[in-house]
Amino acid sequence: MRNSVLSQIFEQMADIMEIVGEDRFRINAYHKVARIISDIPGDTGTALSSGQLAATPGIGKSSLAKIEEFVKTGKITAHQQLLAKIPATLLELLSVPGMGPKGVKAVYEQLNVKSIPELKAALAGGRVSQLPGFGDKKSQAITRGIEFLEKSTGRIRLDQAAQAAELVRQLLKSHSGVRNIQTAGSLRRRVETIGDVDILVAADKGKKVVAAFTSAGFVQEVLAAGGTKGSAIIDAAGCGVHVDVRVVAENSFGAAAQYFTGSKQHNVRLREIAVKSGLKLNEYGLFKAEKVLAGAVEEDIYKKLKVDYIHPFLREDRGEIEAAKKHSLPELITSRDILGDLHVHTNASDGNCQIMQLVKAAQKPIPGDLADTAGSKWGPYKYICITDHSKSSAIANGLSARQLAQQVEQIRKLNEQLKDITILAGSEVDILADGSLDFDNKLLSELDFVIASIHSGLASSREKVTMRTLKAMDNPYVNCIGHPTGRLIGQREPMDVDIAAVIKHAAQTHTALEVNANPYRLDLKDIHCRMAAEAGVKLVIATDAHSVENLGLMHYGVATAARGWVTRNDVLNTYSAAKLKSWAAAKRKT
DNA sequence: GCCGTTTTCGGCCCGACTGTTTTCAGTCG
Repeated sequence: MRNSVLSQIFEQMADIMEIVGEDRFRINAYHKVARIISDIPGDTGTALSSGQLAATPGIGKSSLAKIEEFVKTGKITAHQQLLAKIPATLLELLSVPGMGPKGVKAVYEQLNVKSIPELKAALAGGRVSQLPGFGDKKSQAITRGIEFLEKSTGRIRLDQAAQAAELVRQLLKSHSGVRNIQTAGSLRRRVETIGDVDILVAADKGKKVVAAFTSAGFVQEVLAAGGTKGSAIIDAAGCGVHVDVRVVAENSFGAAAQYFTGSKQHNVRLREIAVKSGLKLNEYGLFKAEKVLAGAVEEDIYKKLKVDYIHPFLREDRGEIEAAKKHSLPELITSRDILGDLHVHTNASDGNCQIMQLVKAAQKPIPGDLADTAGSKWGPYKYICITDHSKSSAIANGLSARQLAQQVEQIRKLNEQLKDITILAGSEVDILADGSLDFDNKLLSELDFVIASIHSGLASSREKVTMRTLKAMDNPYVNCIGHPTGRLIGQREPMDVDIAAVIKHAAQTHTALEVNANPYRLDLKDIHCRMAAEAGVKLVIATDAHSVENLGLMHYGVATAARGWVTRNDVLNTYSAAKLKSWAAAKRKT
């Protein structure tokens, strides 16, 4: 069962209740349940029967009964009843910027508008601006909202957001009066996809900073330009990116950073703590009556609320506030803990450079693409593992057994001349349709580290893709499963693989799971990383690099793992080369 | 709908901006 389906049902119930005009707190409760379900890494049915769901704050009797009904019958009666109240297409109107539940209700009840095409017609005919509460400007804003929706590609990848952020950051950095710049929002939290990019600026003259931003050459369209906030669509990373620049005074910078980093739910929880202590928290500071307790420094907000400082990657209301109260937050993995890249391709298969070009790059500090973060450079590495494709990946120019044997020989020779870094011989071997591998065990036994990946038949049944993955792990020479779900963000859905079963089997077979750091993949994703680490499964964070530049993608994988509460000890490529080799050898002995 | 070392009923986070308004509702983050 897909948790996303159930989560969307609760989301839809909340949306319909908003349009119908139910109590907003009740609606909030439904939204919360939807979010909790989408955060469950494993099977909801399992979480239900184990009692884990019932113990989760935010899920009460009523929601529990609905979830139970869904697990048993595949549907929820209350959901069906709500759906019967409005035309199904009405919900799409909520996705139009500028249209909220009240607006949707108004155009539906008074103009019989039920869909986006009908809304467009009503706008063009001037009927919307005649409605009470609407006007010319409001209907123009909705028209622009529809245009934006039609040309927007939705959420963008982390690397695209990072590019846009750096563009704006470089521009504002040189502006006089700017004292500090900080990326905020979902980009700072390293959520796997980004809706809009938030840049926070400390400066006195907000209007000038906003003007500098909205008049920049890369701006395609200005959405808002006030004294504290500028909003624009900018041309970056080959697409239009929505960027918000917010300007605050220096003495509020920390509070604003906290506030605009979110997540929304994390902030709600934090403000609840403030209220219970008789304090008030907003984007300007933490206050006791009129007195400022904290504001300039983000860490002080947490300190004064008597919770440990919470890293932005953890701010999702997934238990981090409880852990911060108990001083039991994990010490998160950072890029500087990474001692080598275990998944790289050369021009022997589908990479674009030679082994030694990658090695030389790995011997220097490796630059990431987000300058405002600690660890924007890391390395040099102690080892790098060459893992070209195997023969079945014909499109990727996979190596034959003979070619791989030659490459191993070449690597051994190269190592004789190298100091400070070791080249490991590896392979990204294909997992075939029946779960067997593309190379025989004799050849695999020559390698230092073996990644096994599925590259074909990704759309086949849950049973099939799960069986293939589990069987590959049974091979004593397979050390790691590459990109375990096979998803490509924005392009391809993940395989319907039973992640809980994969994690369980990985623990049993002494096999690691990859956290593929490529921003198209981020596979495993954050909540699966957490589930794996909790099960004692080792992770390999690796770039799957096909070029020297790709080595710089490592930090996206590290952030994804850290979002899953992963620590240094959970990650194999924080080990020394010797320790790593003996870890791999241990499986072969059993 | 959820929740409780001040509550099993009565609360439930905060502010900016915009537009349509003569004091506020809707939307957004």
